[in-house]
Amino acid sequence: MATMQQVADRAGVSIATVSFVVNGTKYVTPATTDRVKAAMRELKFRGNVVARALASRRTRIIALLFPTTGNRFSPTTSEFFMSAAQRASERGYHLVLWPVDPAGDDLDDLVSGGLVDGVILMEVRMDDPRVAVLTDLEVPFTLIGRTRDSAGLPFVDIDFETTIVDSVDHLTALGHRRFGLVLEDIEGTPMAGYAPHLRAESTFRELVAERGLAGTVVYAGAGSEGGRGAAEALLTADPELSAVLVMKDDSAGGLLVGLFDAGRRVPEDVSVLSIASSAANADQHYPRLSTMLAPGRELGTRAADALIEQLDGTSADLPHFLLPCTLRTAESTAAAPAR
Amino acid sequence: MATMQQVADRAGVSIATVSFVVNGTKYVTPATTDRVKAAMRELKFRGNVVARALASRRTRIIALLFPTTGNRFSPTTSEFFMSAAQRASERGYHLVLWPVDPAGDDLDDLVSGGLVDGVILMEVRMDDPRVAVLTDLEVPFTLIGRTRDSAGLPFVDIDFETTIVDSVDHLTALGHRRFGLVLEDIEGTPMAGYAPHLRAESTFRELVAERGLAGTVVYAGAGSEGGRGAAEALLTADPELSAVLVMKDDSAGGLLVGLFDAGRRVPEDVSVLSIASSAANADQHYPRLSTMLAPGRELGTRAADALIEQLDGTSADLPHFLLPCTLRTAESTAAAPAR
DNA sequence: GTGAAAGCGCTAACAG
DNA sequence: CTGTTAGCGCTTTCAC
Repeated sequence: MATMQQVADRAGVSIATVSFVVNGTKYVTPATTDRVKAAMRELKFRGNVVARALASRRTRIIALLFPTTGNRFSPTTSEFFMSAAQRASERGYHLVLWPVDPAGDDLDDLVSGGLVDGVILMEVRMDDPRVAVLTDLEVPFTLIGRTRDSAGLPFVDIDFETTIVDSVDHLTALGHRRFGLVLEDIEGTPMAGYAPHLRAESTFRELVAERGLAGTVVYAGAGSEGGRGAAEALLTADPELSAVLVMKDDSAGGLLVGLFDAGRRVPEDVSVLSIASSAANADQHYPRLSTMLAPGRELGTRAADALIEQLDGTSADLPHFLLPCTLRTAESTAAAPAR
Repeated sequence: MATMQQVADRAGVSIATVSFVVNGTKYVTPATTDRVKAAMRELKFRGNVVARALASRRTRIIALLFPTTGNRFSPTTSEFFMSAAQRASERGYHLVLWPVDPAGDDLDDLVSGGLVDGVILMEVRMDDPRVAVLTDLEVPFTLIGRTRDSAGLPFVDIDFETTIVDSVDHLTALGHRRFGLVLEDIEGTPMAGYAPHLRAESTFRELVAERGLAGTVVYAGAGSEGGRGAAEALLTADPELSAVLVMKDDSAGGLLVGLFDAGRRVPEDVSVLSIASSAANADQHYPRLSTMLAPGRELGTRAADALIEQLDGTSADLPHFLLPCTLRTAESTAAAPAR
């Protein structure tokens, strides 16, 4: 592993000059630049990231924090990760996914000492303790998600409020008046207080009350079984229900089965709409599930941009970016023959 | 951010002494130790990871490389990640997931300069170029997976050969003689040469030939549609087929639908067995899919152990650890009433 | 048992 | 335009 000094010696220049051509920090004559570059090539110089970080107090690495416990890695999560990573890469940064305790306890040693220039938080809870830790540590950060009071925080998030309204609007236009909402049961888990659920639920409740619609909320357990249970609970609470919003990918299949078992045909008797899910997920079902697609890639990109602009000082204002899910109905692209 | 020197001043000792108590490198009197620790607490000393890394040439960070393109983040992938991270944490390391070009081109600048002490490769192809790059860089690494010739490499992997044999054994015991195998179509993608597929396929072909069984292999496209197409292709090639192995989670549902549409009842007419998948995936189906469960957590743990032992010099021998998938039938735990 | 001091490899003034 | 040099914060001999 060649050092910068060795390259300098080889090229017959000073170490500073090498540094300048490596970083483009200052103008260097084409002639010397060439000599330096040749030396670098010959010595296979790669540069020591750690030394550079110590001297410059920046690593050009940003971390996306992922809770070590609780939430699984959904396709949408994956979209956040991959798109943010790609954007970071385009802007000269590296993005790594860092598993961190949801309480934020092990955050200090990681982030302090300048191992990463900034972090992106995901899977945000209403009163996420990591925000306080990060603030205290004085590490630049951006949220994918929102805490209860996020006015002073930089964030990008799905606009769950609009998404729910749009969903209900869509179904109302189809003639539905009696709704159900299926959420994950996270009470008592480390992910309790998960903001998307809470926002979806309260928006839903307010909306149905406001419009004089029927609205039943149930919390489902894991997998198909949870979905079947949800169907049963829903129909017990409101046998007349005709539209269900489901925000729980792994139970969507079970929900359909449960509705079928209860003598409801989908979509003739009951419409089912998956909320904040992904195309990959919708496509696993047959007929394909109508879905409010989460704008995962767009938000991941935006989050990376927001953080990097904060780091580079490119932009001064706090990003507050909300994007609703977009409707993709089962029919719009499904080339599926009727079963 | 307090520095070690500040702590030393506060405690009235030298910086070396602080270093000794922080790292436990040398014996320090309980009395001084206490003074130092008190000073650390008062100054909220956290230590600069980067400076330590530069001086000691180790970061105690290991990276799990994830291809930026091609393969999605499956539940099994997630298990590798989370379990390896947990094990690393238990052994005093941090594990991060690093998105890297599958060709290994951007590997140099990351890994050189000692940003990470070692790496774990996943999603390994038969002739994975990353292996050469890493070898060239002299970075310690371990594979989750195997290249074509992995005798000289440290690896842990699913024992696909045994898994396929066990699967066919199981189904043969149930009376099946005519098999199908559904694989993902990755020809021409960056993940072409993905080892699990190739091993599963060749083992399957050899096995059916050897035993005089019928064996049809088809490659499926994405999602439910791909699964339905696979069912059709399978039954066209062998209308008498009665057992299908499917190694493609997102198409399993579609496969069932396709079989149903073709007038085959599952499991009465055709048995379906999902290969190297996860419980979470199996549980999304109803009735639950019989599955050869991938030992994701065990392998993730083993991979972390193998790499860390290599780094710490704890163990000298090359780990070559293979673990087959374990059968979980639809009936064994499903409390589901017949539909 | 504790301290002094020489780096680790690079950045960034400041001179020239 | 290029070189000198003083750190960045910590580890680690080697003395005392």
